[in-house]
Amino acid sequence: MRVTIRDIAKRLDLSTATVSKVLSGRESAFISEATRQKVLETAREMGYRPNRVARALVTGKTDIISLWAQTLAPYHSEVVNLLMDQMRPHGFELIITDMVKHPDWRAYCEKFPQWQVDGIIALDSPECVRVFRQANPHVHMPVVSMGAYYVEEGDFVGIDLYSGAVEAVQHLLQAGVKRPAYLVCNYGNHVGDPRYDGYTFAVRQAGLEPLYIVAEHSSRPCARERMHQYLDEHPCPDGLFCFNDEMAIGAYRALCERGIRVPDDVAIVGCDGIMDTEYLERPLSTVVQPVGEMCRLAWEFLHRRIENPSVAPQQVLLKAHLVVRDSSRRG
Amino acid sequence: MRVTIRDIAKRLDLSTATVSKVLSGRESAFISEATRQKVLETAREMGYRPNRVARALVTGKTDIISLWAQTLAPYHSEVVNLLMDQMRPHGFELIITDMVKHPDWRAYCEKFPQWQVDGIIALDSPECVRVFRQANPHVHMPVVSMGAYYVEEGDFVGIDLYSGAVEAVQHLLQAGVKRPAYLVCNYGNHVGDPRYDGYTFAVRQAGLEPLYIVAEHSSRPCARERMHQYLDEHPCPDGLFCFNDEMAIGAYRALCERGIRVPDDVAIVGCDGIMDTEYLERPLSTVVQPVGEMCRLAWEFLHRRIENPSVAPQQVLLKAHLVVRDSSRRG
DNA sequence: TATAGATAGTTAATCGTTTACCGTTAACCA
DNA sequence: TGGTTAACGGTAAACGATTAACTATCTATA
Repeated sequence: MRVTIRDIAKRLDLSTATVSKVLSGRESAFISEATRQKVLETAREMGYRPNRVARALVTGKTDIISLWAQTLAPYHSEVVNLLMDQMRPHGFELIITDMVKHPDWRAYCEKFPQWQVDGIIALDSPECVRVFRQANPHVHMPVVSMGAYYVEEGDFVGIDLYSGAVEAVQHLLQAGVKRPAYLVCNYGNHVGDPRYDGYTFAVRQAGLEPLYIVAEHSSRPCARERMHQYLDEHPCPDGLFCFNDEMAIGAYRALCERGIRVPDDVAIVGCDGIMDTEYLERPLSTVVQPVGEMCRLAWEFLHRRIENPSVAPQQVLLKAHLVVRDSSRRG
Repeated sequence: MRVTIRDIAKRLDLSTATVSKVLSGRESAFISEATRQKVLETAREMGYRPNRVARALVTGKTDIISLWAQTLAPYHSEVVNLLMDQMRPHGFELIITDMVKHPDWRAYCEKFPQWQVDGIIALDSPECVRVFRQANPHVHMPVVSMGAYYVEEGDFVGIDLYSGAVEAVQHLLQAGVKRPAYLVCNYGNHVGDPRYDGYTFAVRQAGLEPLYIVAEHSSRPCARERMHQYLDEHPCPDGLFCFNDEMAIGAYRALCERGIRVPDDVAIVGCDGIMDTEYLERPLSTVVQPVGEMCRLAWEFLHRRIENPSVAPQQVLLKAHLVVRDSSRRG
């Protein structure tokens, strides 16, 4: 059976309070060095493992952070890794919740407070946060939103993909592209997608008509398939700006399969700056998100709010910058 | 403040027991339909959210599974996604613990029982499991090991990469490679790495000397850098079998950068079968692990042991098969 | 000598559930 | 009418920690 502080207390003829004070390592308590050592030793001998569930029940802290994301794509993995690096030194664990995978994510968000996590990091999940907040007006769980969608309330670390998108389109035009298309997925009708707005603005500004190619999901296979399908029915656009790198890579593959040359026939620019883009035979131009800085700030905000729930919410918007590589470099 | 069953009970002038019986949805209890409805309604009205921590303390179940992994590479993301798909319908959450990221993973494994998870899935982490078991002989936490390293004790879903490696080397030789090298990382001196053994065997069988190129980590940047460094000092091998696809892609990139042609100058075969391999301009040959089947079985084993801790441990070894693509196809 | 303060340790309530066990009621039957 | 039983609901003890408040002892100081 599990060894508890009571067992240790009994063995040493002490009270559980004393044992707890030693084991939870609070310096303030008055415990003699002799008892301290005895308790520590006995705990080790008996193979005592604190029960974090019991502790959490009384302290109200679980040392667990929940990450809300939309399918664990490579971009998300990088975020996960970076966040973990930040949190670990502070003793927090990360529990990943993939909202897309939930058959009923709305209900899940509404009932989320049942998991007593110490905080939530919502990556590109503004809708989830909204549902969560609305259903739990009296719950004060620290939440920081991060990602490319603008969030009005609470702590927020955003990426300004709007100007990144504009930059990307202008770059394509300068490279001689006559009509850049936007390859996008159909989440939420593009509402709140700054890339969409940026693309549309930049294209219109150049006196051109926008051309949207819409795929079901933002995944590689989906983009690849959609691209094939599109090219079966339409002439090939000479430039492609993509919702994310996943889709860019999917499209790139489809073009390869059709013998269409990149960048000569089609110049491609992606979004996110995932590591994969650098490792293609023809590295992919992309609007790089400052993920490191973003994760650093997200954790900083969350950690601060955990320590002091009443601090004023903070919002930052980080710049994303176009990195030009071979996939859109001509001449 | 948080709404508890006590609040509901007080409001309805019932006992907490009754409320609990309704809310925890056990059918066996005798509760009239009228009270049931009243409780349900009041709970909804008051915005009641069960406290899983409190529940876990008494039931001993948290509905949380811990995944132990080594840095969240693309291969791991796929595993994570697949496992989640399995577990979600059963109401389990996944908490990912990246052992490599822990400054002191040994201590962490030893103290792991403090997290009252319902089970552990250890992906390519045989050493962690060993440390965990040894430090906690009396703890009966369900563990299933999965991955390419053979584990003798407990439930285990393995991949036979040995024969996969042999197959890969033989394929390279048939494609006309004179001296295939093995690009590997230096975890644990290759002990227990079936690819290493398979490679070595196959090369020796062909009357050749093995050639190992050892990088620090199994990551892309690391493999790329190591490859450059190697080629600065040595002639280029004409074939490359790699520890995993990450390293293969890293090496591939290094070769591209040096103007060395794949597969004409060097034929490459990777390991794992991650999605990225399909999306290169020249898709990568790779020894594909049956990840789907592996995850399905891992969850099946774990779930069974959670329900019935005394079932006999089960061990399976799945075959991995070489998929030949452009990176090693000649002529 | 009286008093205050520092030190060491104890008592018991508490966190929010679950659940084994018990009591009451009412229907049913012989 | 007395007894059996099923249905419904309550009591209270867990689960394993933390912690406020308290007691007891010792030391130092006036």
